[in-house]
Amino acid sequence: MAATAAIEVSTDRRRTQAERSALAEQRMTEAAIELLNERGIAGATLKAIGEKAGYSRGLATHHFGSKAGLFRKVLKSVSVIWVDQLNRHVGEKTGLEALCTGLTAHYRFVRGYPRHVFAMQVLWLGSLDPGSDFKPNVAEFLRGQRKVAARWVEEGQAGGSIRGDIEPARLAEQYLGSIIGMLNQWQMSPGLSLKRMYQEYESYLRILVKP
Amino acid sequence: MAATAAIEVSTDRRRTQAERSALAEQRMTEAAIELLNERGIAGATLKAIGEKAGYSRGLATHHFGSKAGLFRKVLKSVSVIWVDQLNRHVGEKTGLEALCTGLTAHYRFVRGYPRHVFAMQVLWLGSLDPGSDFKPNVAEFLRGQRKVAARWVEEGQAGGSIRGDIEPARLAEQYLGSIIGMLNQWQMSPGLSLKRMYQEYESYLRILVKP
DNA sequence: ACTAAACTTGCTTGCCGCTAACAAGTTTAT
DNA sequence: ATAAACTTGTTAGCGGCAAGCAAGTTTAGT
Repeated sequence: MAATAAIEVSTDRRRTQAERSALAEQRMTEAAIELLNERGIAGATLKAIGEKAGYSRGLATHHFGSKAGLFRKVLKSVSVIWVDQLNRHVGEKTGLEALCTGLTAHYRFVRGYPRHVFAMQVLWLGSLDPGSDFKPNVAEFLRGQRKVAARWVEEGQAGGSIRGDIEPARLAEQYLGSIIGMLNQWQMSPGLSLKRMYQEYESYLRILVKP
Repeated sequence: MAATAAIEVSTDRRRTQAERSALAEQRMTEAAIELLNERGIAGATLKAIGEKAGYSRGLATHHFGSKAGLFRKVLKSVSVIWVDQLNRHVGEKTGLEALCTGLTAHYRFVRGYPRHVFAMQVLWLGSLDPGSDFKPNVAEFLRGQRKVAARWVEEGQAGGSIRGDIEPARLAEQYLGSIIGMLNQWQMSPGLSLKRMYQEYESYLRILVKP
C-alpha cells in the first residue's frame, strides 16, 4: 500500500505481479501469431514461442496449461478484434446493407490484420483435426456469426430490403459459407483477388435477395 | 517370370514383389485414412499407421519417404475417387445442369465416402499450415476444379442456360467457394444439414444465372 | 512508520515418454 | 546371388510435468 505511488509503467522497474503476468500472456500470444504465420502449428513450438516472447521454453505451458490452451487464447484474442471491427463498421445497419457492410468489414479485417487472420485461419482449419482441443470454440463462434447474419436478414425482411420468402437461417449459412470459401481459396491460391471475389459475391447477393 | 502362373491373391502365399509393394501401400493408405478420422494429423503416427496396416513402424517412411509423402498419397488417392465420381455423374452435361449435378455428385461423394472425405478435408485444411509440405498439391487441385466449373459456365452461356454477362472464372470461384464453405461449416457444426445447404445453394444458383 | 519474516505467484530447468527420420540390418522374391 | 521389401537400432527434438528458484505481496513485531 505504502510504496505504490512510485509505479511507472513506462520504466521497466517495479511491475505489479498482475502486470507481469498480463504482459507475459500478451507477448506470448503475439509471438504465437507470428510463429503460426512463419512455421505453422507444428512448427510453432512452445519453446520457440516462449523464447520469441523473451521468456523460457516452459512459460507458455505454465500460463496456458497446454499448447491447445495457448491456441485457444490466440483464437479468442483475434475473434475479439474481429467482432469489434464488425460492430464498428456495421453499427446500427440492418438488412442487405448490413450484409454488404459485413462483407467489406471482413475484407478490411483481412487486409488490416493479415497475420492475425492467417493465424486464426490456420488454427480454425486445424480445429477440424480430431486431435485438436479447440473445435468447440470454433463451432460456437461460427454459430454466433450465423445468428448475427440471420438477424440482419430478418430485419431486412421487415424493412423491405430482402425478399420475404427467404429463410434467414438458410441465407446466413450461405453467407458465412461463401465468406469461408472465398477466404479459403484465396489463402490456398495466392493468385486470386480477394477483393474481386467479395465484390462479385456482393453483386450476386443483391440479385438474390431483391424483393 | 516362370512361377507367376500360380499367383493366388486370396491365399497369402507367393506374392510378386510388385504386388507386395502395392498391397502395402494400399493398406497403409487406408490405415492412414482411418487414423486421420480417429486421431487427426498429429495422432496418426507413422508407427500407428504401419502397425494398423499389419507392418512395422518403419515401412511407411520407407515407402513414402516422409509423413508428408504418405499424406500426399492419401490426398491423391481420394481426389482420384472424387474426380471419377464427378465424371460418372456429370458425364456430358453442360451449363447449369452440370453445375447442379456437380453439386449433388459432391453430396453423394460426401455421403458415400465419409471417411475419405473427412481425411481429405483434414489434410486439405492442414495444408494451409506453412509447415505442411503439400500445399501446392491442394492449390493445383482447386485450380483444376475451378477450371472445370468455368468450362461448364462457358458452355452454359453458349447453350443458353446461363446468362451471358457472367464471367465464367468468377462464378467458378463462387461455386467452389460455396461448396468449400458449406462442407466446412457442416464438418465444424454437426447440427447443420448438408443436404439442405446444398439444395438451398442450388436454388440460389438457379436464380442467379437465369438469363 | 519501518523492517523482516511468511507467504504467494511468476518463471526456469531437468526429466520422461513419445515422435519422425535415417541407417544399418534381416527376410523374401527373382 | 542379387535386389527388393521389410524390420530394427539410433538420434534429435517435441509436449508436458514436477521440482526448484526468484520476485512480488502481505503480515507481524518493534
